[in-house]
Amino acid sequence: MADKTTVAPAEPRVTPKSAYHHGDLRAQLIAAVRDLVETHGPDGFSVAEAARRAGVSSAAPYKHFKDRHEILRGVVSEAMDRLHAAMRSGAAAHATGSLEAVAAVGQAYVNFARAEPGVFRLVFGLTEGHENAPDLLKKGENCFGVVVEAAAACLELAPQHPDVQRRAYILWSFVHGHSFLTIDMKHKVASAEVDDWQYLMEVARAILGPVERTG
Amino acid sequence: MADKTTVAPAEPRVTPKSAYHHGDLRAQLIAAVRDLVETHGPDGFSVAEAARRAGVSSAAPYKHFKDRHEILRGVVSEAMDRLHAAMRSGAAAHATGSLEAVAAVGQAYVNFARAEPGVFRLVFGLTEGHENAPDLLKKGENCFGVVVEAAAACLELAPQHPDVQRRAYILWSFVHGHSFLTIDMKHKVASAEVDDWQYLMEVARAILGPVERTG
DNA sequence: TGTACATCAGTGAACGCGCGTTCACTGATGTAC
DNA sequence: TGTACATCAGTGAACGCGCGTTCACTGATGTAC
Repeated sequence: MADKTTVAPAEPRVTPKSAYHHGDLRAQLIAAVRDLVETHGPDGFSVAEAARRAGVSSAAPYKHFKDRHEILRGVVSEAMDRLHAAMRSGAAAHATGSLEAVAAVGQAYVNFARAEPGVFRLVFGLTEGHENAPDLLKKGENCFGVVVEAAAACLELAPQHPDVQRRAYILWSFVHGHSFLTIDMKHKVASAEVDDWQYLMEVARAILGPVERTG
Repeated sequence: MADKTTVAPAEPRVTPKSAYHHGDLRAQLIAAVRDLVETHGPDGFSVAEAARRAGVSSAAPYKHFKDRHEILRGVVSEAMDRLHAAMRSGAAAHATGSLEAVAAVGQAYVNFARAEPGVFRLVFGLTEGHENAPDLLKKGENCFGVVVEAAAACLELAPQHPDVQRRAYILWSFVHGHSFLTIDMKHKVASAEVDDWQYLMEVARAILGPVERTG
C-alpha cells in the first residue's frame, strides 16, 4: 500500500524516495555486509559487492565509512548491540537470582551463534579490523556484565566480588566454547546434538551451586 | 659447523643441497604459511607470499598442492597433530584418573592457543577450506578423545558411557571458550589474567567431582 | 661403470580478475533573506 | 512565496595492485640395461 506512493516503476533494488539521499545507505550497507559475511564467511566480503547489493556505485560507501575496516566495525557494533539485548531479555524472562536466568543468558548467546554463525565469528574473530576500538571493547564488557549480574544475583553477592567475577568468567567460557563448537562441527561431535538447556543448567548448577569441598 | 659443508655462498633463503629437488618444499611451504597466518591472521595468507618466503617461484607450490585450500588444509592437519601430541603428553604427566591429568590436558590446549593464536583460529576457523575433509574431522575427534579418556579414568567409567561423554564435552567447551577469550581479549577482561591452572582445576572439580544434588 | 631415458620438481612469463580507493562531477535538498 | 547558494550524497570512470593459476620449458635425479 504505502509502497505505491512512489511513482518509480519497478526498479532494481528497493529505492525509497529518490535515488539520491535516501538516507538509509549506511544501514543498508551494514545489512548487506552482514549478509555477505553470513554467506561467504568473514573475509568473504568486499566493499564492491556490498555496494552492488545496496544498489549503489562502488564509491558510494566511502561517503559513510572511512574504509573497509570501518564498515566491518559497524557490522560488529550492531551485532553486539543485538547480542546484548538478547542476553538481557533472556535473563529477564526468569526470576532474578535463579539458575534458570543464568542459563537463559547462555541460551541467548548460543542462539545468536547458531542464527548468525558468520557474524558471530566476525565479532569474536581476528583482531585485524577492530583491535583497539574502545567502543567495541566496551560493548563486549557490557555483554559479560549481563552474565556477571545474573551470577551475582544467584550467589547473593555483589557483582564486584571476585568470586562472582571468577565464576561468571567460567560460565562465559563454557557458553562461548559451546557456541563455537556447535557452529564449527555442526552435529559432527556426538555430544553437541544434545539439548542446550540441559547443558546450560547442569553447568550453572555445577559452577554456581553450593560450594564444593575446598582443596 | 655442519652448515659449511655446502659450498654455496650466502644465498637468499636456506637452500639445502641444490636448488632443485631439495625435497623439503612441501614442509617449508607449510611452515611459511603457518608463519604468515600467525603474523597476518587467517586469510592474511597468499600462495604467492608463501612461495616467496620459501624462496621459490609462485608456480612451485602447485607441484605439491592442488590449490590454496589444500595448503591451508596441510597447515591445519600438521597443527592438529601437534595439538594432539601436546594434549596426550599433558595427560601423561600426571597420575591416570587424577583431576590434575584432566587439567593438564586443558592446559596444553590453552598453551597451544596462546603460542599460536593465528593457527589456532585457523584450525577452528571458518569451514571454507576444510569442510568435509574427513581426515581433519578424525583428528578433531581424536583430540576430543584425549579429554574423554582422562574424564573416564577420573570417573572410573567406560569412555563410551554417556555421562563421561557429556562431562567431557562440557570440559572441552570450557577450555575451548577460555582459549578463544584469552587470545581475543588478551588481558582486557579482568578475570582472564588469573592463573589458568586455578580455573582448570576448579572446573575439573566442579564437573567431575562428586555428584551435586540432582533436580 | 657408462649410457639412454623417463620422471620429477623446479622456472619465469603471462593471463584475467576483482578489489580498494580516488577523483572530478552532478543533481537534490535545506536554509537565509 | 521566491530566489541564491552551500552542502550533502550520490555517480561513473579510472588507477594500480597483488593474487591464483596455467603454460611450455628445463635441468637434475633415479633406473634399466
